[in-house]
Amino acid sequence: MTVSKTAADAVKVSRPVAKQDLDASSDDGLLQLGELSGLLGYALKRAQLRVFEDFLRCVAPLQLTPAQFSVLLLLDQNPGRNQTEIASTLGILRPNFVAMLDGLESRELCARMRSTSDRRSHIVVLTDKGRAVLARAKKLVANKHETRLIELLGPENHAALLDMLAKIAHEF
Amino acid sequence: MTVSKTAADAVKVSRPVAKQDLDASSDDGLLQLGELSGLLGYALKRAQLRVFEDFLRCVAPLQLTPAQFSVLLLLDQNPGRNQTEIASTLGILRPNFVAMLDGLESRELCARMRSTSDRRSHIVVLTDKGRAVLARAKKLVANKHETRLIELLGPENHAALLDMLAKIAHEF
DNA sequence: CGACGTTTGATATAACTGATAACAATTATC
DNA sequence: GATAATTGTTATCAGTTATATCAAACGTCG
Repeated sequence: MTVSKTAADAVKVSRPVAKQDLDASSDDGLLQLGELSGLLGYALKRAQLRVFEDFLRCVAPLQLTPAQFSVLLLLDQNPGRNQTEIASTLGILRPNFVAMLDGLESRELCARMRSTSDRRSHIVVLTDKGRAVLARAKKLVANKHETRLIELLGPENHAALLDMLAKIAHEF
Repeated sequence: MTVSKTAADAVKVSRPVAKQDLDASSDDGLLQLGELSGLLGYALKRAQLRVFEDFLRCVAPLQLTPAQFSVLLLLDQNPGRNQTEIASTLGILRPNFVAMLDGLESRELCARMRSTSDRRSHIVVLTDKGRAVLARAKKLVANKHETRLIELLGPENHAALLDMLAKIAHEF
């Protein structure tokens, strides 16, 4: 999982000029990001916005947001779970998950069923339609979205990237 | 009130996987992220939230958000620019940048000056206080925030990560 | 010059996300 | 059986992001 190459050109210090004008259209060129380009949080946010944007475009025919897609995926992988479990796994607060589930349920992609063992909780299940939409979404994501990312980065860099991001999310 | 009709659809669970309980606390363990852990967008968002959270904590004594910090950094690096240039470089829409600048200006971290060459535009300048706060913020970010990240990932992995994120943001 | 279109900062507004408090129904604990 | 805790839900609020519009100032071109 070690990331090869590309470590060299990480530093590009091109700051040849040190004038200050205070006015009069200064430079007219692109602005210097400066130390901003070394800020991981900034790079993360920019990359995340770009990836989500492309995700939305690729999966547009199915009208699924990244969050909705993640819910369907999680439901498929974890049958028999209630709302609190699904929501908290995805980092969604329970109150906010209600409206989200309402949306999916109104499209008949999933359904709430009262648990027989605990009549407080709703077990969330994928409907057949939900499974079908999920299957189509997975193909779109894999073929039109992730493929391009892997192509851009290279397969082992892509894997290393996932590794590092998971490490940040869990161990930082 | 929402579960009534599609109960029949839902029970159609035909998974190659073995166990299916449909109820009764199924597994009780942690939920399986499954293919979600291979989704770059998901990993990106989770990592970004974590990094921002830590950034806020580290720089809390100065009461600066990541966005505000990025504005101060950009102002320092690019004197003599107007609001539109600063905002668009950071991906902030001009209308939203107004309130943001108001906040920074009310704390006397920066100031708007009417340009003499174009009386429409406001040139945004760092005040001395702004420069001082920025300097302290940079130290906090470098020592308490980025250092821990580099330590977690290793220096060359950290550099490679920045590279890949920039590549995604600009070439994807 | 002067009419026309454009740009800049600003306001208002809407949509969406994230977070907190509170509540009824149900379950767990003592 | 009284009390506390949990589940889904509602209401609400702060924060972010997006669009339309406006007046002032600028540029262009006839």
